[in-house]
Amino acid sequence: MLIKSLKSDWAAAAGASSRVPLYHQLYSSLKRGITSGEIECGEQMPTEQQLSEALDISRITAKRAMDELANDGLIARQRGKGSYVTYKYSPEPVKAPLLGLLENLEDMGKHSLVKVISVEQLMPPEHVRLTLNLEKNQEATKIVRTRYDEEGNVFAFYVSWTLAYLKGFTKRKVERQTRLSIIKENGISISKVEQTLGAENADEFVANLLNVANNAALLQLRRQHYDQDGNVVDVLVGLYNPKLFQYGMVLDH
Amino acid sequence: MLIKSLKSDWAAAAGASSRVPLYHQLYSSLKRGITSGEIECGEQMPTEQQLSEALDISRITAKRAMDELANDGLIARQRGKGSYVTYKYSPEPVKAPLLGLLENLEDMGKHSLVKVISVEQLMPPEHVRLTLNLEKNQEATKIVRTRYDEEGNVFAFYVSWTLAYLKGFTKRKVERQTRLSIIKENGISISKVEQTLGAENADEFVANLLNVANNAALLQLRRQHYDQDGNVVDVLVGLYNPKLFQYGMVLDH
DNA sequence: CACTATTTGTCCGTATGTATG
DNA sequence: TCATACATACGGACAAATAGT
Repeated sequence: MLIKSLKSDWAAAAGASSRVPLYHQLYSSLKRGITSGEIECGEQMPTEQQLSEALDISRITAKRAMDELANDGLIARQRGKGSYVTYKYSPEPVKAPLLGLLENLEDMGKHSLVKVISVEQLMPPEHVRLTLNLEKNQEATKIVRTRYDEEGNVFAFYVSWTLAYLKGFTKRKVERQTRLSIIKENGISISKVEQTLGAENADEFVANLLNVANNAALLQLRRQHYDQDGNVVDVLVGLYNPKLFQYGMVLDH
Repeated sequence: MLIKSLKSDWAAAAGASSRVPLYHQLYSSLKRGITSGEIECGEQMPTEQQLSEALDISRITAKRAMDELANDGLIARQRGKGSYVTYKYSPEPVKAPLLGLLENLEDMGKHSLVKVISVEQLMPPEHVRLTLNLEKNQEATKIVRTRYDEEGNVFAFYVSWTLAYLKGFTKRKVERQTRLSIIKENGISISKVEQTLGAENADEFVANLLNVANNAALLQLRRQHYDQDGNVVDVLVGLYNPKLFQYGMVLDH
């Protein structure tokens, strides 16, 4: 049953931050269920009564959550009949390009869009400072951004630190071209890229941006760009929603 | 200045979900700055006054956010003096000891040990049945095992399903050789291996085995082995503790 | 020693939002 | 729909600790 899977999502969300209004927590949980395809198009939603009993909330709270879903056009409500999902889920996750060549990295940029949250010159935290080989009071360019597909689903969150003498990292440019190409415009040719794939729990901030449950498992990508002399010119941490983006590869024999 | 980076963070968070209380949004932003190491241990936090003016909120709201940080033990507050970060950021608790080149899967087997939990002939769940191209009542070989290093640290958990006509999957053999070599002993030559890397939260069972917190983020590996005719003969899901194992790779030019 | 500026702690009153029965 | 209770957010006011002049 749907209610069952909702309950666990509910418990997790409630435990994590009880400060979000109940009706909005429920709205988020249901919305996630619909947009992730767990509740299919045409399927009947739980009734206000069911929600109210299953989650131990008042019927009005359940109603408000459902009303907001209807307002978003995700469900259609009909008195005496019930609420039905109208949102059509398209299942194909964005697959990462096959790995192995630098050029493939740039491919991804062509199939998705970037929203820049901030571009700043700042003193980096110590661990970044050390890998970039900077002095104590030197600054670097910090870029925070998200990546989303054609339908507006945000599937990635990035924080990157780049050596400050590399210019041209304006908000507008970063949204239009890859960071790699901006680095090249500075006359730097990248000789090597090192990547590590791991996993990380979503904190509140990232969970909000990626529209996933608090503490959800995210695919973590750490990447370092090296110039011709072997110096690190750029470090990046990317977090991906694994339901929308996974790293795929084929090993031939 | 710290305030500067906070402001952009602030604008993004506010836009994302305006239903989260102001003080809690601020709390999250500040917490993120501290736990990510951007504000270092011992450093002075912005004063309530500064926050209130910079973000255009009341001092009480700023105060509440700071109080919650103090309550979490992330900062220490002192009247007349200010608030200071007490949280000590440890950059990378454990570097992954096993950096696997994607190409050589079998290498891993040489530097670690396997403990087999179970080997059974069972009816697979539907999604496995479909990828293995089996009929409704056909069985397959299910193998559950963990992998640990020389010091006994369990860093991986595997569940695999193999076509039943492949023989030789005894508990003892699986612990001593790779599954790939056992498949080869059956006269099958693997033409292709497809892999996908994602992430998944640890359930109670896996959390216990891998000795991580419940719900911890794990690196998820899905792998399919194809024979010469292009049939899938084996599907595997592996879960890795990202503090002990990450996937590393180098992209050359 | 007072005097002052800074910064946090505490309290009040008010308005709005949230959640219940 | 109404009444009730609690949380959030604001502005203002004052007290108390700290540090410097």
